[in-house]
Amino acid sequence: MQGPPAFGSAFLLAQLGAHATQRFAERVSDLGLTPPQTGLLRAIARRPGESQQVLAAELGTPPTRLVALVDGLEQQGLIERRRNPQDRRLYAVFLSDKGQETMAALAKAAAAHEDEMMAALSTEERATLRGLLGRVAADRDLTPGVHPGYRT
Amino acid sequence: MQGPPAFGSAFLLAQLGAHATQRFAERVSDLGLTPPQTGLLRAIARRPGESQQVLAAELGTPPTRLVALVDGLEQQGLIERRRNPQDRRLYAVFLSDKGQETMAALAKAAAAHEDEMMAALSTEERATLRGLLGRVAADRDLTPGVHPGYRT
DNA sequence: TATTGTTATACTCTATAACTATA
DNA sequence: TATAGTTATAGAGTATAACAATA
Repeated sequence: MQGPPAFGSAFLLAQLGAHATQRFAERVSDLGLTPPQTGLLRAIARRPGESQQVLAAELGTPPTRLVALVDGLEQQGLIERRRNPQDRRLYAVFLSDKGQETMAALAKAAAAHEDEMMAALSTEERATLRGLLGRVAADRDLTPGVHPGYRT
Repeated sequence: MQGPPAFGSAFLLAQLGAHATQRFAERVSDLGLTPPQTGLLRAIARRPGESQQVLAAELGTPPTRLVALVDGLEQQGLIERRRNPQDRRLYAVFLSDKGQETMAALAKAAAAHEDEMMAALSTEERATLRGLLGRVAADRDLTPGVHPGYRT
């Protein structure tokens, strides 16, 4: 009885996580976006009008890194930087109309991605998996909706 | 009724996978290893005596990348390059005694890592999760034991 | 001429530190 | 002097292409 070598769930999580990230990157590249940009876009959608400092803290990334990300989204016309008249050092970052549309397209891409990744499982099994993963993520103190790729 | 924003399992996999990879990297850095090096070490343990070309194909990585990885493991005395007398272009790569010991230490680190990651779940729940993840990985055609970080 | 392994080079991503403009 | 944002610089990691040794 020589079974296949056993890999634990932690390894499977790493393996599947890298795979999921890669497939998602392929999907959003059709929208002209990188995964970090999509994370920032969602952060801006959640908290419109925040400064870059606040967004950086929210994502757990050095503020310098945000500059290039914000630049990229702004050049595509997805977001707007507006100077704060009371304190002209700050920007307030907002989604543009086009940015709203991209958010909708992003939601469709995420749904298709979810369906592709979960193709092997029944509806009940998907719910079970979702529940277990959610509890593990909470136990590991992961911020909901924030990918650790931003953190040091 | 304004529930929290719902994230799918695909996102949770990406999030947890990045987290698991990061924590595992911290653990193996105590052994002086990087995650790619541990993957190569395990590949050599599975198939001792293979050439670097074969190992590269097994991991799905460009052969040039293997050179630096093999160099690092060799300089730490974990593996040995032996020239093949029949075809002197090839090396045959083997684990040293010290490499065997490191593999044992790696197994202990992986077990501790697994335990830490699964802390939120009962024994039955862990088995359920393992089964579901294994089926998803198989459906997505992931090679057992090979992290996609090697692939292009 | 083909193949194994190597080196050289370039590119991407990210972090750290120095700078500017406002306060 | 302190803070928001920016730019400059450097480092890690990886891929592509050119190369040397052997077949």
